[in-house]
Amino acid sequence: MPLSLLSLPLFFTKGSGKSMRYSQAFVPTLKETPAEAEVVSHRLMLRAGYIRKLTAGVYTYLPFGLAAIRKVERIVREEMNRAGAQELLMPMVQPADLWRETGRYEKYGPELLRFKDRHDRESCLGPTHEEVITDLVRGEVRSYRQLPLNLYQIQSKFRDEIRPRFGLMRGREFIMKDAYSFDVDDASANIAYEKMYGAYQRIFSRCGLQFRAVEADSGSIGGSFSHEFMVLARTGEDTLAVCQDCDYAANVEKAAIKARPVENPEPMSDLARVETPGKRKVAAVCEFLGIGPERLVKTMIYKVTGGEQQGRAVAVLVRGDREVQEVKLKNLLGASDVILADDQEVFDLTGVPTGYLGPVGLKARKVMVVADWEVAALRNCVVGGGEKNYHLQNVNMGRDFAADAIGDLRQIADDDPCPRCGGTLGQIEGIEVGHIFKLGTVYSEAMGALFQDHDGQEKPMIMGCYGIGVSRIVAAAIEQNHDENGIIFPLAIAPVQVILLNLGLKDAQITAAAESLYGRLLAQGVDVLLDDRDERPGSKFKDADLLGIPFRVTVGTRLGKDGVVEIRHRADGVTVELPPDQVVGYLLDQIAGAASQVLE
RNA sequence: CGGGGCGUAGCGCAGUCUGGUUAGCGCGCCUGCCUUGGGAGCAGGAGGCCGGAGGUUCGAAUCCUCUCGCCCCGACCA
Repeated sequence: MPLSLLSLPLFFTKGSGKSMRYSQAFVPTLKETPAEAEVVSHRLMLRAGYIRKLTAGVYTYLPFGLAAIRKVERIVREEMNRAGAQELLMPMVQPADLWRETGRYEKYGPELLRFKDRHDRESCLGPTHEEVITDLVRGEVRSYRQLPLNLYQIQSKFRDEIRPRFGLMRGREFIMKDAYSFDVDDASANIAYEKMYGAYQRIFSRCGLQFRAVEADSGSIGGSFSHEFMVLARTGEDTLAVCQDCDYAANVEKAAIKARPVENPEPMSDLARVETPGKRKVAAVCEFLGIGPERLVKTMIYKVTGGEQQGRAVAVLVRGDREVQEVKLKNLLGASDVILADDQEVFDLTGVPTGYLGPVGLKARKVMVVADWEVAALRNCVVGGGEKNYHLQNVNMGRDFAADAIGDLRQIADDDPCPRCGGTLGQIEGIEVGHIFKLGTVYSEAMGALFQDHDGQEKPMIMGCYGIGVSRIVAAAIEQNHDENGIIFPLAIAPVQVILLNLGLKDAQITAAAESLYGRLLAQGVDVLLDDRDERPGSKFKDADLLGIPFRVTVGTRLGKDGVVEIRHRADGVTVELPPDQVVGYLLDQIAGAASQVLE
């Protein structure tokens, strides 16, 4: 056995200390940025040698990327177990028949990767596991005595995303923690939900993330209410409406708009037809007519899939200064999807070119009309004339046209008051890292997950489901914590806690000091990477910064000169110089301090 | 799926429009010398089915057809 191996303190390590010599480590860092990477977390994870792409949306986690993921998983496990959940592991390959029981085999769409095995049996790769877990539980649980139950797994999911992007932020294959709760009644189910809510707060706090829990749309998973946990970052794919005066926060898809009283309604004037040649856009029409966009009503045609309006076209009316919120529209219609019709489809359906479409006379053409509350409150507004180059003025809903439904259909705007307290709202971007749903009995009824209660009655279990994007957390943490030199990992999820630079490989004193520190840190359970590569100091510093390791210990010429080594904090650049003997104690203090700070 | 763009060495790119020496540059990699506290320097070297298939041509990275893959903008979601 080579001497170097014998001298490795690895074998005498206690605690969780993980040892690694950089000269042996597979951490292929890149000086240049790969062209494919757009967002900062993707760029840095590629450059730092944490991930490599196999194919679109599918990545290999290299040792250090995996190490960060394992740190997150460990936190997730600790908090889930603490909240009373039990870990199991379900299969990734699932039979189509199970999905047919809930109707989702048809409903889920192309995101569900379907295939046939050699016996021609239809199967799919699990994008989520409600069906599998419900199947399991219905087979084993008969009595209220066996409930409540909360089961979770940490597993790779596959969703054949239309457009994977941003590296680990939206991969097709990704690591997810999913948990499912089963309860005897609503009260108990709500307790389960609250427990998960609390566990999630702890998990994201411990991961060192700045986040916010927001009210959310429950989407295709279904169910009665839900919260999303959002990491606040500019590259977020979701927009949140956050109240500056109370603790209200919601995804804009969901954010309710408080109806405002109509101020001093003017009397209705006579309907007038006005020529507006070539004026199709809101801005052009308003300028031409000398009115503000809040006096104009846009008419948008949507095609509906699913629900009672399946296959129909719907005209959606919102003010010219507003945007249709499609999720709200979907919910109002009970549809599974709504798609904006293109110009040709609009013409085919209504006989009117886009830009001149209006609600007056539309009913005759069997297009359903739905209006936002604000439109219903408008007096003497302008709408498309229903023929090329004409608009109508002084239009009033009720008098000039009728709507089949009125509702909250537009996206919330900055000037909207908070729906809860009436205070000021702001909008910020967020990355969804967790989502909890109260499912109710949607799945248990569809699949017959019943139990016998005290009273002898058979009842469906009340379910909840709770997801965390484990691999996405790592990306989100980087989005939130980086600078021009690289990643700045929160200590709790950094692949290693300390990087120890030996800047004097050929200097016996320096090398001895570095090796000694390395051994002592490992013995204390500190995760440490010893940079023993035959590289120039500049390269080592650059890589240390890029990797984002929280503490950097440099053993170099200052040891001989001043008897000290340098410790630098990656996050704030704070640097201290200490004699080697004090280094281990200092770092242990820092690590303990950071850990205790996280949860108050 | 619609719209835009890109496939040339491990990475970043030039060359393609206007076909014609041996396909080039920077970084990285290998060898040697030198250097060692913020990605050094010099010298030598390895590495290419120019994404793939078919065609046009005396001749194709370059022109044509077909394909495969990837990235960006929209609808999905952890």
